[in-house]
Amino acid sequence: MPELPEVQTVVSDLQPILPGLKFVGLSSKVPKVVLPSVDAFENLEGLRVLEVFRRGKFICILFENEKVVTIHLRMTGRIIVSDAEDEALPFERNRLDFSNGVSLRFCDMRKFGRVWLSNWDRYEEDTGIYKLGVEPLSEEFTLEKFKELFDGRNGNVKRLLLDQSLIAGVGNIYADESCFYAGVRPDKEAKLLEERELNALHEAVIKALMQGIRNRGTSVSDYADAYGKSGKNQELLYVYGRGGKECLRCGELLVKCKVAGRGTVYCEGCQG
DNA sequence: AGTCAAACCTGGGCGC
DNA sequence: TGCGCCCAGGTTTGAC
Repeated sequence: MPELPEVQTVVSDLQPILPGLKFVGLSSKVPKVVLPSVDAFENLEGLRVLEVFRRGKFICILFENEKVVTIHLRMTGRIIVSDAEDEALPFERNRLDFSNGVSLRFCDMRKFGRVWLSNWDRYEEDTGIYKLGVEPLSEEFTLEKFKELFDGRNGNVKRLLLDQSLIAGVGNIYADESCFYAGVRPDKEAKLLEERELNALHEAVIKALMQGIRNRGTSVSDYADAYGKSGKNQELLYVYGRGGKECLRCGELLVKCKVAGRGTVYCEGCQG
């Protein structure tokens, strides 16, 4: 599942490649995931890429003339840098071609991902980026800010961690890992968190995400970087995907259940 | 308003 | 062996 660290890895891969290249064209096998339409991308032809950046789980490519292409990988999406001459990759749904034969292949088994073309003054609204909360790896994500978001709010910890309008970029994997690091049960009501637990959770979110980035993402099912390579963070997970196995810290069997409608794993021994 | 479940998708794993 | 059911989860949508 591409979450903040996986999207950041892809963006970091694209940053040395795309700026300066001209857009050549979009070819689409699955037009319904291209918004507002495949035809709209004709307006982008001949324009150069200025920069690539990330917001939450969105990949944003800024072009000349204040055009922005925004990509969301949702669950099974991949962006793979290929040569224009290369044949189609597995589950390739759309491709974006650039000068110098650079070709971005948007592969997505489940067709949940989306590609938008917008003007700069509209892209946040078009894509839903305007609804996103604080970037957890920015200076704005202070302990004070975190407490303001969590303290006294209705809902359990996991639901709030996954709420993109509060913190942008945390998904199921890093939510579970963060709760483990902090020693907090994911189904604990946020209102009942003690001071030390709020502190620990704030630190844990940052630690989990940064570790994910350092290891180039977590490849549990479909995620790969812009070169099609897997990350390494799946080897360092304490709870996600380990339901029924022994806790790596205390040896107790990890509990698998549903919290906030998502598969959730935690340790009853380590998470109070 | 706030909360929750369903829908979008499809391959893989499992049970029979 | 093979079929069919169910699960995975980011986000939007619709219902209560």
